[in-house]
Amino acid sequence: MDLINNITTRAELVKRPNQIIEANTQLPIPGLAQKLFIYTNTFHNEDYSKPITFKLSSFYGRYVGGQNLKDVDKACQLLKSSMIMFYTPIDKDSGLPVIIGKDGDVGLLNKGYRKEYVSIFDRIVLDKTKVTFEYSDNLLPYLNAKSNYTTYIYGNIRQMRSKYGPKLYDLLSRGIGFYESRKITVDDFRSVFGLEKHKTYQSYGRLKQSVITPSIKDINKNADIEVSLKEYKKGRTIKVLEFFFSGKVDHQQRENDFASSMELLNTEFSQDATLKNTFDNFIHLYRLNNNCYKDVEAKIIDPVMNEKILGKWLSEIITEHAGGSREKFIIGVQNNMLSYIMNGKTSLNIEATPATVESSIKETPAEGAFGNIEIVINQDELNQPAKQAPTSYKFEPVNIPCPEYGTDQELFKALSTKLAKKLNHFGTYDFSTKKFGEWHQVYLDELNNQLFVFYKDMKSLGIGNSVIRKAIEVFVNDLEEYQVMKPLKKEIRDLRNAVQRNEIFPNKGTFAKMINDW
DNA sequence: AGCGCGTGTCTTCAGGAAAC
DNA sequence: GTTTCCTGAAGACACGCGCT
Repeated sequence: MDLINNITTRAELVKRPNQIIEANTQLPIPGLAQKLFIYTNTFHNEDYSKPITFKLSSFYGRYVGGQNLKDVDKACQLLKSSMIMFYTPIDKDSGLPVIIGKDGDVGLLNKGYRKEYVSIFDRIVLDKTKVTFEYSDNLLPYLNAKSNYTTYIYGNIRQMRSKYGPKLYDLLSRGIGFYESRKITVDDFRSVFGLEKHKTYQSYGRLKQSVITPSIKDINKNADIEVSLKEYKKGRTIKVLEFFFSGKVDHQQRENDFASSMELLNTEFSQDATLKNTFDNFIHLYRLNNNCYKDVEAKIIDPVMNEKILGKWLSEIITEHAGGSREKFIIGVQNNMLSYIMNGKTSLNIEATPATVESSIKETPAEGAFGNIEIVINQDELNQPAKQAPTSYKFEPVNIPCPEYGTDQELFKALSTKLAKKLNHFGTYDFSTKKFGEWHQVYLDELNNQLFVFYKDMKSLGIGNSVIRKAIEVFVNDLEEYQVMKPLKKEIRDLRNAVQRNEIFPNKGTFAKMINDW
């Protein structure tokens, strides 16, 4: 556990004054702008009277692209012109403002109170990928409140995509850990969200459809709480909302999660080498410091990605063309073999034993037929001296009928170009012959030049060239249609970022879900 | 490695109309 | 007053590419 604690990153703890959270917003501050506003409140250790500067990559928690800069530009313009309004009750005797919310639920819209319109930021400077926020002087007294504030971890809202999700989390977070629910009138809700003047949202149905429901969905998906809604009617009109939420995972819970993770690793997953190793790698994330991290990531991404793609690809072949059932196959790269493959001590051969000749060559599956694919690691080769990765390959053109593409050469040129382009997701991709039209063997020489997967002699699959053609189609289609890479990369990156920020800890459920999703 | 600009894709928002 | 359906617009994100 000491090593886990060695993961040192800035704790992105949001500290928000309740007065600001619950203030009337004149216009909605949507998604990204809201997140930027909230993110500035993670710098509470600094003096808010001074400019707050941060890199957008730290805000996003990832690489920042051009479109992001445009988005931020828009959001900054909007934030600069945003203002919030405080309804401030005045103490009769002292003439000083009374803090709203100090002693419970003071209505936000009580009439007769002093109204104070305050712009949020004096100046916002967007300098390439750095952004600087300067708070309005009049907001400083509210920001520097010594009490009556709410804290939560920024990571809870970072991944939210809905327009009002971050705002709802912001609003509800105040009660988390203290209450089971939070009540708010529909009018107050509109006020806090800046939707009072919004014509459409005068209708509660609309408000619910476009604001409340998506926000709850967003929170349940991305944050550490589960939110549900109860509505209270007066007559036929819904007047009050009650948001129920479950509490945050506490430190003890995290400890327990770790224990249960280890238990899972040693029991259930121990029956499945691939899952066990995948899981094991994740556990390592919690143990290694940042310097070691890249290596771990590489080890995770490579086999998982390969397994994902190869597994899906091959299972498609069998399912669609040999009528196979998935249970019959052994598909995937065994992690414990990875180092041998990476060091060139062995190659990975994929071989197949068709159950029947008929099933193996037909376009449509034969009734009751199945294929049997095994990934075979040649044990003898493990004991041989490491091989040098070959620098050239001999390709034998094959004649594959594919009328829709005209000739085989064109088919493979088209597909392989796509394939090569898509495979750039992995890293450098190089067909040694530079001739795309000569695919007899499909050779992928990539993955940081460390791992190569050798589809040796596709004919040994015994399922015909039409299957090869189909397989490549499926492969390309898979990459394009389902974008296998994106979610995988994203999940792993998200996890990594979260871990680095010490925000989450994997538990049994998380892993079961992730692995199941894969 | 970081920056700036661009593209493609998916999801959500928001408005109208009509039914309940 | 509320809900449902439909649709175009907009938001948000991931990633490519060329440049420094």
